[in-house]
Amino acid sequence: MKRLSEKEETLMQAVWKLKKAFVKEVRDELPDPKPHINTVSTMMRRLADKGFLKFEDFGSTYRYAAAVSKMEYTRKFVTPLLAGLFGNSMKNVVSFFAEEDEVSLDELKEIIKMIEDKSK
Amino acid sequence: MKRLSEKEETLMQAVWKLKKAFVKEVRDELPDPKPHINTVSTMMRRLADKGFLKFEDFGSTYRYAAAVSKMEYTRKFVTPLLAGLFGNSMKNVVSFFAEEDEVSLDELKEIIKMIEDKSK
DNA sequence: TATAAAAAACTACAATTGTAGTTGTATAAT
DNA sequence: ATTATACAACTACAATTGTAGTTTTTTATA
Repeated sequence: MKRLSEKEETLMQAVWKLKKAFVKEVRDELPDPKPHINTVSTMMRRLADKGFLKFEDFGSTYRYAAAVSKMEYTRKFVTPLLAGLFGNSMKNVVSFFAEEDEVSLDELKEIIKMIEDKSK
Repeated sequence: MKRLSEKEETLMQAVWKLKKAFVKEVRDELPDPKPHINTVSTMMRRLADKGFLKFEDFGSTYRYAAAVSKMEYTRKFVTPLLAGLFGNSMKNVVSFFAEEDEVSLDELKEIIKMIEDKSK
């Protein structure tokens, strides 16, 4: 199981959001310009072959659902990607985003508070 | 210009680290199992075509260097990827890593301190 | 109850990415 | 000088990913 391409990831986003969905529903969820519905169908079948999606029979068609959660995906593929870029230090990753103003200091403080509260 | 594949990214990592490098030097920097040197050569030429690498003539060969810095790449492709996964909220991203213990609370505090100091 | 339309599985092909053979050129050892 | 070796550009092909046509099945409508 390897990292998703950009298009595949966009598709998974839709599935993650919809939880269970037919091809058309997934397509409707995609950003414009939407690919042909058969393109979506093919990619979903492949994603299923690769273990990212599962499906149940539904008459002559399938209803799909994620077989890998967004969190699992993030853990397995996104965290290592970031670590690779930032010398295997997630602290460096967060520093970068803080310095780039992608997260504010206030938000960081909120996160700390939220986690401290949770551990009580 | 689009996101790099996993293999391409590994290659760029080596170039980012080496700053300027010939094909062999890049290959030596790659994790095992190392691809064939010609594979590396081909991919670097393509990366140059796509604008990720630049090169200077060096007799009958080229010496390559990154045309896109690691930070630029992160900004352009990795930040949106993360945002996409976490409802366009980088705060959610950092929360996730904090809850997963990828960054500790102490590290978050250090980051805050570091940035507050810097702005003085 | 024919017929049109919609959905999507199946199939086929194009583009991109991964891989390495072939060839040319530079360098080192005899 | 001659030959062997290493490097890597060039070229060719395989695998994967992106795309959509063709066909089948279901559903709605004349």
